[in-house]
Amino acid sequence: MNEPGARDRILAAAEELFADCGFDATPTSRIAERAGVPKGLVHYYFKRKPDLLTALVERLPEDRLDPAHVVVPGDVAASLHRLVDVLDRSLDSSAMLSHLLWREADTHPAVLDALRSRFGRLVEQIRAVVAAAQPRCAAADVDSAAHLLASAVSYRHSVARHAEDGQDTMHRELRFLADALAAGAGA
Amino acid sequence: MNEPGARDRILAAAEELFADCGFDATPTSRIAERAGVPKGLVHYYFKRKPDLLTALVERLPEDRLDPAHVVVPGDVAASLHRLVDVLDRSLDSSAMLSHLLWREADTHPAVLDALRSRFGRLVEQIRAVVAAAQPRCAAADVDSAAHLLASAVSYRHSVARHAEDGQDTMHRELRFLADALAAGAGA
Amino acid sequence: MNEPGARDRILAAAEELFADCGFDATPTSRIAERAGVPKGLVHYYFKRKPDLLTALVERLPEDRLDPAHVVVPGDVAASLHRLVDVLDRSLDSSAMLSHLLWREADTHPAVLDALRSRFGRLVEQIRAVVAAAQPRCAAADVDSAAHLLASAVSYRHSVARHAEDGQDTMHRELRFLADALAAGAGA
Amino acid sequence: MNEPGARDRILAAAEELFADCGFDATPTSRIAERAGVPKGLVHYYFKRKPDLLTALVERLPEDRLDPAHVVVPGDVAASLHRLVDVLDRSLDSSAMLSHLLWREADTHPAVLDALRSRFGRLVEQIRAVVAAAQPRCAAADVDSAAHLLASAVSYRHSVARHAEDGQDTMHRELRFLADALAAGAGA
DNA sequence: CATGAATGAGATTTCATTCAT
DNA sequence: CATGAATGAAATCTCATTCAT
Repeated sequence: MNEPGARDRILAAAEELFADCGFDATPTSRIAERAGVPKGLVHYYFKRKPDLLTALVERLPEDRLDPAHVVVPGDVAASLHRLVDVLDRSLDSSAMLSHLLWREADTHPAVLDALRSRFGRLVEQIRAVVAAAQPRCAAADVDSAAHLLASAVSYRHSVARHAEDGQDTMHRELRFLADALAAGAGA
Repeated sequence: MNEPGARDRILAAAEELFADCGFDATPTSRIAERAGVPKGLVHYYFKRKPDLLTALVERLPEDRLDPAHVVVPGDVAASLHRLVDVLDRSLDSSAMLSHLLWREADTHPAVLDALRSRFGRLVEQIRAVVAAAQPRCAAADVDSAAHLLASAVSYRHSVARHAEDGQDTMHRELRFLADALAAGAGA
Repeated sequence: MNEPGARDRILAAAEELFADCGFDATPTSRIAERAGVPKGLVHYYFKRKPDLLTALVERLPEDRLDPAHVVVPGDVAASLHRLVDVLDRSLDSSAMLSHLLWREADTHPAVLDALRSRFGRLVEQIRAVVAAAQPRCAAADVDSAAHLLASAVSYRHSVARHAEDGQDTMHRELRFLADALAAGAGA
Repeated sequence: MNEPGARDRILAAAEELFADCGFDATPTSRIAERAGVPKGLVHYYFKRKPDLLTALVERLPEDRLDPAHVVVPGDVAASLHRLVDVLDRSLDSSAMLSHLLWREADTHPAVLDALRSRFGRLVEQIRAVVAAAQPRCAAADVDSAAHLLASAVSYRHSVARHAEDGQDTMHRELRFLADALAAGAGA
């Protein structure tokens, strides 16, 4: 009784096919076929093919949450921990979609724009949580913290395009490995 | 006098256009146009369009190096440091190419295979350096160290598809940020 | 008012052009042109060019007939005569089509298969007529008679590929000619 | 030491491929490949692709024979029998080639012309044998006999295009089959 | 609202042929 | 003589999009 409507079936089909074959290599006719709807209906709901992509952006979990649910007044660390836990839980449900959108963002400005504005909303949200947990924080600090955390979340949400942070991680690993090997060899 | 041959001009044009527009959205005719060659010549050198992609894989810097140049006998850490420095230097020259290949690997198995076999060769190379620097290391340790390091290099080379290691990094960052904010707020 | 639909006009055009120039030497664009339809419509109805050939096979007169119309109970010879007369009449209407299909069967397995299954249906039909005319015939005799007659009909329908039976005919002709010449010369 | 020259290898390769795939569907590059010669050499020996077809016509056994070998003076029948035996022996060696040429004759006037002129020479040859065996024959009789026999030979040589003569054969078979079935049923 | 036939621009690919070496 | 890179015309096929019903 709760079977999804044609529009939703089309979007679900598009998501699968775009993930597998890429946007450009997926004909709208194949989307219609997989969704089990006539070809004309795809263009009835989505006048141009790229509209499917922008509609998919809106399918991303909004990561909207009531700050009151996570804020621990006076404890920023605990508040952020709880925030990240909530955000993380919504990640897994949209891993494929996030990955495909991010891949297409390179070549589809509309997707890039959408992802960017999503990012902006995420920053705002974090800022709100921090402000609620610790109202006396300096605005500039809150800003950069919110931005950093939004980056980290988005990074894991869709895989970072540029991995500038890998440097330290790598040298730490490097030292660790060398030590471990030296220890093993010395034994 | 040393102007590149037609085949190279075609590959260079393909690299630029694939990076900008994506593989599927780039007509071979546009590649020919930008390379300044007739359309037929593209297919003379590359029977099928995806062959351009696999040819591009071979254009990645081979990261081949003479182990003797980096090995510091008895000092694995220093050897690896020097190895990574050398590998890093070749990264920058192919950042765009690496990124585009990795993006297309999702939908082009041939590219994925090529990148995978490249990875295998990289592991071998690292193993050789470690073995030369410290011959008494346990084989299993050398194996895992080589694999870890190859992963890290490839990750930065083309952006990891799955960032399983991000978890710890993130919680460390999180704590740091909370502390920093608390300290700032307390001042 | 009864003007044929686009699909039929395409097939008619293909039949004419294939007969004149051969399958491979006929561009689909010329078929569209002669049929008075846009190029894309040919591929809308016939995904691949060889599909035109298999569709053409189905245009052959089916040689289906109601056994009751030709069977003379108790008289196999008369029944078969009437059957052959009926089959012959449908031959002339498709002489060109039959010839072209048989020519292309050499290089298009799909056509060969289709012609073969048509042949099988023809055998069944003859068997049915014989059985109705003379129910007491031995099954094996009916089988071979049906096969022989189907061969002869198909042979004239589309020209036999191998003329194994020509041997006797020829020696008979040869003797006849020699006799005729000898008689003429002796006069 | 007797290995065939490049030109012959090209023709042999063309014969095989034309027989399998048809003239139009066989690229010259594939002919070169199968012949084991560089692509340019095919066009070096055969400026245009259809020249391969006309060269193949000349590869047909010429059916030239010294009338003295078959003529039995005064016995036309015996003379023709011996002539046909000789001609038959050359058939088997070129069955594939004959078949493919005849198939392509429909669409390649040059082949049709070549086959026609071959036919003319065959008629002349037969006429010469008849005339030598029985010089007093009426010219008109000799003409028609020669033409009939040349037809029969060519028919078997390459399969007749239209089988107008099948009618009688068929009704004879028909009567025979009906009789046979009636006899079998009556037993 | 929904449909699928129709359209035509344009993509990939093939290939005979030329020609400089 | 022989070669294979180069050429470009043309073929097959794809597909987003439109539109009459």
